[in-house]
Amino acid sequence: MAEVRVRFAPSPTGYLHIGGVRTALFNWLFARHAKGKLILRIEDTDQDRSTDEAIQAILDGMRWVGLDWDEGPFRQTERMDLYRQQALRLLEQQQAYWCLCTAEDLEARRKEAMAKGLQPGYDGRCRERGITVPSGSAALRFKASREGQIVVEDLIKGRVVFDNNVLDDLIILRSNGYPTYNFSVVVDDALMGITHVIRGDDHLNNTPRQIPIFKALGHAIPSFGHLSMIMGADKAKLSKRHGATSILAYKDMGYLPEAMINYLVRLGWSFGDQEIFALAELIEKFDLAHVQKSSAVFNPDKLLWMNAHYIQHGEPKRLAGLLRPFFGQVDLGEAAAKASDVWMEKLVVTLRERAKTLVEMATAAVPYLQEELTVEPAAAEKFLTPAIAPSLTKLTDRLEGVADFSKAVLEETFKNFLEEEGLKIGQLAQPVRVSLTGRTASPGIFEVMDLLGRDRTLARLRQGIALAGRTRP
RNA sequence: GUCCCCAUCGUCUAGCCUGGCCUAGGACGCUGGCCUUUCAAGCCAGCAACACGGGUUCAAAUCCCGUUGGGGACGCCA
Repeated sequence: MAEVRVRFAPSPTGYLHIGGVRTALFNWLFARHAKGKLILRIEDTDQDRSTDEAIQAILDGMRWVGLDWDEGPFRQTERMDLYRQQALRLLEQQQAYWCLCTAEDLEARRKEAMAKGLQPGYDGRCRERGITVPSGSAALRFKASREGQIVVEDLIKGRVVFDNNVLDDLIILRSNGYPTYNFSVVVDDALMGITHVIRGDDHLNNTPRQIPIFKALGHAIPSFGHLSMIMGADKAKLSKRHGATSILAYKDMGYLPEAMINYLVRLGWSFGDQEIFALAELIEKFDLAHVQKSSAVFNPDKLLWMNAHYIQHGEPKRLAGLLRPFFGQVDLGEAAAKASDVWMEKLVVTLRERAKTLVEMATAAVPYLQEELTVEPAAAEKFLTPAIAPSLTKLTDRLEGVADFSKAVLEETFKNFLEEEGLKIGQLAQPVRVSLTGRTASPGIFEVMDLLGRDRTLARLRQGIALAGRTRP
């Protein structure tokens, strides 16, 4: 069995979006599963719309989700001679011909045909003109067969049959000398030895136009697998209208790459009822046979749930590292920079059950990094009352005497204190919580004390007592 | 308009190929409960789908045909 070679071939006309990442992911998984190669090819033959920034965004996006490639990135604009050479070869073989029709003319004829309800394709006007040396600008068209049919045995969709009479003669070389998409893909897929073309559904109709070109070039035809599209909630193809679709935007929103991967792979592929997959497991289990034929709606809620799952189960050390850049967003970049890695891991462990994204986690971390605690007025109003001040004072004195400021000892001391005072935990926990965090909701108070450390815990409790003891209007 | 693809809970899906085990399973979300020092997390329960119509068959979510609906493509874009 020959080596499997697949490719991901984005065009750099915009950022790398969710749909593109999924296509890349399925190719990547297919290649890794088969121990084959993934080739990254940038299809930048559209001079007007391709940008270097977009190329960079694609590479950054791929790297962020951890999809690496074995060859490339190749840029089609660096392979122009190749396409021209191959195109001219087809001309020599009389499988292509010069066309003098202008773009404007073609556009007008297309509209006219559409209006009449006819097929809008090229009418073949120059097909038999036998133009050998074109004067001025001319495009080169592929001479397609008009009879018979093309059968595609699609790896995902199954057998798809196209009648050749619905196809027209497509341009392979523009009058500016650049190849068109349908030609450059074929040349590259052929020359790069691609064995499986796994791409979006929107290319299914291009397949019967590309197969004859493979044949004309004298090259073996690869297998094809067409992935269904990802839709927005309105069931239309996912686009900018559906919010942040750039993959890097999800990075900024505090999503974990593994959550993204796991979510995306389940959007169209399944392995029984399993939802959570480690990467190694995906490589082992992935196959095209279980890829859904129908399109899928992107569900942000499930992605969020998936992210929460990975935050909750991920390695604290790694999570802590990923979290650090987010403190800038909450104006605590400096404080965070001073915090040790060990402390940061502890922070992650205490906050992870309450944060669905790294952004949420950074926000939740504010009370623990703040030098001067911001206390929510409503929280103080409700729980830091004069009535509680004596108990709070006594508790603080007691805590002050604790030598080992660990969670277990703290908890034991606290419980003993409650018993002696005849208090219930509910009566004192909230005042302590508000003193310590300034909020009514937080992780368990002993975890908080542990995180804050002795000095800050005691200082904040004293501050809480002061707040509780002060007279109010 | 023409061609192509698709069709199971609101959403992602299992089941479909190889009909019976399906009074259709799981997940997200939603609702309720439990746990509980708050909030979460966790656990338990509940709501909720085979688009429609014909066939084939003893039997159809599963096979066939049609209808409807959705999507995609029809470019000197990719």
